Amino acid sequence: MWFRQDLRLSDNPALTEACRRCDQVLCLFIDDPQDQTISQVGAASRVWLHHSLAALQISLRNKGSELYFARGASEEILEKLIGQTGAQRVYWNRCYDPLTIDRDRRIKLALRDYQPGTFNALLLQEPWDNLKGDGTAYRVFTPYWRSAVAEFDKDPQLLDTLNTPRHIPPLTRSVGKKLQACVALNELCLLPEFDWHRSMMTHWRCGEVAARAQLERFLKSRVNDYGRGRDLPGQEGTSQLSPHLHFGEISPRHVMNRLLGSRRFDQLSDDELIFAKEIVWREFAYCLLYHFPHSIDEPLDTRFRKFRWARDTDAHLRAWQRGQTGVPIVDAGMRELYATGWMHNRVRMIVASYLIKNLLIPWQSGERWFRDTLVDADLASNSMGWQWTAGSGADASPFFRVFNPVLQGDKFDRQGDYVKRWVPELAGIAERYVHKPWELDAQSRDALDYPSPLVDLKETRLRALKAFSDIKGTNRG
DNA sequence: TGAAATGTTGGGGCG
DNA sequence: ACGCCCCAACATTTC
Repeated sequence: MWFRQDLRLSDNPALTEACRRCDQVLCLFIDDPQDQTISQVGAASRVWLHHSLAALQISLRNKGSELYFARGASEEILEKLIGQTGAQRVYWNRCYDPLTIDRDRRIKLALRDYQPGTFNALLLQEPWDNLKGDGTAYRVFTPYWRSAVAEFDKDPQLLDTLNTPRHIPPLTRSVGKKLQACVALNELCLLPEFDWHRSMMTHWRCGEVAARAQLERFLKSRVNDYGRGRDLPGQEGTSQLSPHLHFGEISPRHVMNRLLGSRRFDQLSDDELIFAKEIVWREFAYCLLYHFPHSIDEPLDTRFRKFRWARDTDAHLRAWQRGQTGVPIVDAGMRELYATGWMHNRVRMIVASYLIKNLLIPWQSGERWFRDTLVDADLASNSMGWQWTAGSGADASPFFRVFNPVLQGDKFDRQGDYVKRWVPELAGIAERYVHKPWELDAQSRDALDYPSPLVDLKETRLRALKAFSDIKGTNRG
């Protein structure tokens, strides 16, 4: 049983099948440098991965089993372990990024004598199971959503989940001992040498048990005010399930199941429906990743190939990354990201709009930074989100929709609680200036140890609109 | 899952 | 009583 983005025991079809069919199961995780989903993500995600693996190891041990770790090319390690153990079969759950699909296809062919069994543990629907009538992929969310809901209402069993296997048959002692390809979890070196991750991890609990507890906390109260609460970064209004879902500590089927209970989608409250849609946005992102794999680093709307971005932007990019732009809500978001590995969704949109439209820096730079610093870094959701803001994606926000960070702050962080939490320099500032400290009188401004704005918001907005008007007449790809 | 510019409406002050 | 103007509030259009 080869674990990847499915670090859980419950509702894990590959594991369930392995336990049903085999009298010994080797539970394996490989840190493969070629792996786009696991190894080519950033430092924050790898810290999470370490703790998630540790949690999975404990769960397996509690079941009398064990989790084995290896490092290197997956093909070679699998073949080596098959040789050492005399394994008869191989099981895994599918990933959907282009490099992994390609690698898994090669492995499936190379191991065809072992009848590889592959399953879906990551998504409600396979990306090839929800298509338009003409057989091509949806590029607009709403019809995608309608079609998914119709499918689930027609056949609620699609959302059924599997229990944790009652018995996970361990390797016999003699076989388990001689696995030379395997190393200890620490030897995967997922944790950084420099000790910055401890403070980040005070914000999180990793693993399947923690993920389920998080879901239950959310469903108990927060979901009932989700429509409003999810937009207020100063309070905990979101589910914060993203890293758990990314690593497969919890399955979207389980989430949807718990949300619905015995109800149909049309019986959900407005707030619950918005949450259900967020889960399906994630599905939509995987669908786009699968059908348009180049969209991870190229604009889907080819007009944007000719877009004239700003030049010599290194200093601006660094200021953005470090939360030193002089725009309070932008800096608060970037600092929350760096400190916790996570950023509130409303603020993700604001900082992305600022990078792309006010600083005129290509969205790919922001996407890379997010991929390196988010614990929930997910190729599908991240690239879709950035293309959404850039206006070059599927069903994207139009480019001329430029967020004004001052108005966004006034609207969603009225008292400035969020800004003051992450930008303590502004802690003493009056409410009406907290989102625009540059309007303070010169003396109070000088007393603040806070940068003045990197760029003028009004001016750079107009510059972005001008740059967009240069490409908007040309043909879309 | 915008913001800014522009247009419309209607109440009230005032000559 | 009436017309005129101002302007806030809201609606629509444009980017």
